[in-house]
Amino acid sequence: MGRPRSRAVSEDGRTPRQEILDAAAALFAESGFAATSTRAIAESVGMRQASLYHHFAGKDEILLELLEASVRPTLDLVDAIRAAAPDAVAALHALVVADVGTVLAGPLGIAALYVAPETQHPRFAPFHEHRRQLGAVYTDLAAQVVPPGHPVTPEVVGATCLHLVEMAANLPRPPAGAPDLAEQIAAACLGAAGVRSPVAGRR
Amino acid sequence: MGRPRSRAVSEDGRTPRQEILDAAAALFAESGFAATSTRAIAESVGMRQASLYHHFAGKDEILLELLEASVRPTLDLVDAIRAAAPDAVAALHALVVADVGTVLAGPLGIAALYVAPETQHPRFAPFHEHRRQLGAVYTDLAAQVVPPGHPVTPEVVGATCLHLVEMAANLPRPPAGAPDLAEQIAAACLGAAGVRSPVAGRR
DNA sequence: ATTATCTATAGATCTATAGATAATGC
DNA sequence: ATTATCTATAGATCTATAGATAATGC
Repeated sequence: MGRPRSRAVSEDGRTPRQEILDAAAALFAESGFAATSTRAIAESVGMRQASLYHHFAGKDEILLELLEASVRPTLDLVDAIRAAAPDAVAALHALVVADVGTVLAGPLGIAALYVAPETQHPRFAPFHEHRRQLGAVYTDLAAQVVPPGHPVTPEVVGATCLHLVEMAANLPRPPAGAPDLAEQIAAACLGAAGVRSPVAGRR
Repeated sequence: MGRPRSRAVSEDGRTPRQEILDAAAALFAESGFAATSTRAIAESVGMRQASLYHHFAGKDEILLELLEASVRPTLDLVDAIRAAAPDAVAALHALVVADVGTVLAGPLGIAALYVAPETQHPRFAPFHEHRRQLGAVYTDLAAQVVPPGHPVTPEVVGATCLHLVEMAANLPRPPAGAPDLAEQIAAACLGAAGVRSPVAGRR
């Protein structure tokens, strides 16, 4: 219902709101937030610029929703992962693997915006609070895992895990035969934490 | 010489060009490149917006120069570091420490722009080529260091080093008594590479 | 004469709002 | 009647250029 769009609706079942989010994610990832105009987003969806405002209060709200959607799923998994893992090493490994999966499943390149100056503005505070919580989980697991005398503090290990996961989309895809990227990142995180064993999650 | 500025010149010996670079770096790091106007840069320096164009062809040129200045110093050190290090482990450790030093010495927050979508534009290609070269050095050292059977490929280790160093400004500053940040990052990189020994560079 | 700055401005945006219109649903 | 869109536009930018001006140096 409602007046038809200038360009035909794709009708793959997505709501207009979701179409806008998808289009915006691709453009933000390619050009950055400030450099992407509302007009560009609308055109990509097939509607006129002003029509965006029926679905979102403004450009900020679009980005905030994208950011939150990219960190929430992992946060929701934390308790289940901790409960299922036999020890902290396995939990850290499983969390990294799950988190990489979330990052790679979402729009690629969005994670690069997490640390971009544009998103440090207070209006994105709800996202940063959730990201901080995820970082705290990593740090907490790291504290249980880092052996005595290891020169890297749990805080730095936690931040390292967070960053490495977020950079997953920028890392080289492993050649056939090598462990998949999520496994490699998990092994890198455990290595940074001072844990030697090639993967505790393998049974 | 030349007409005086509207606001008095600070005169601490910096050239106007350098004053502009410093001011722009702070603003880019705080708000991002696209969101920082030439007017804001000029005001921060104490001159009028149009006067910037006497020193730079445009905003792009300012950012390009900042990016290049942040990766060149490390690249220039590579040969000396490799020559001085007794083995690849020591070389990797020393390179990370030097690189973190460069990042922390420059304007904080600039490194967050390295992976920002805004800087992926072809006009910044010269910078990305240099960054790629530095990444190749990390990968090369990683290839000499990663033990057989380690689940992380040298390519991923190399990219990990690059990213961790660039994130140095975002990592928590170690409390008194803990190893300093550069040492911690180097240890994390070696750990990711599968090298156990708590620091080969210590003698 | 040369230089670094200034003032003024053209032209191109860009965001968000106001109000009209073309559908469907009751 | 409700909804999702449209057209039109106000107001606020922002970048880069043109040309004037106030210094110093010869």
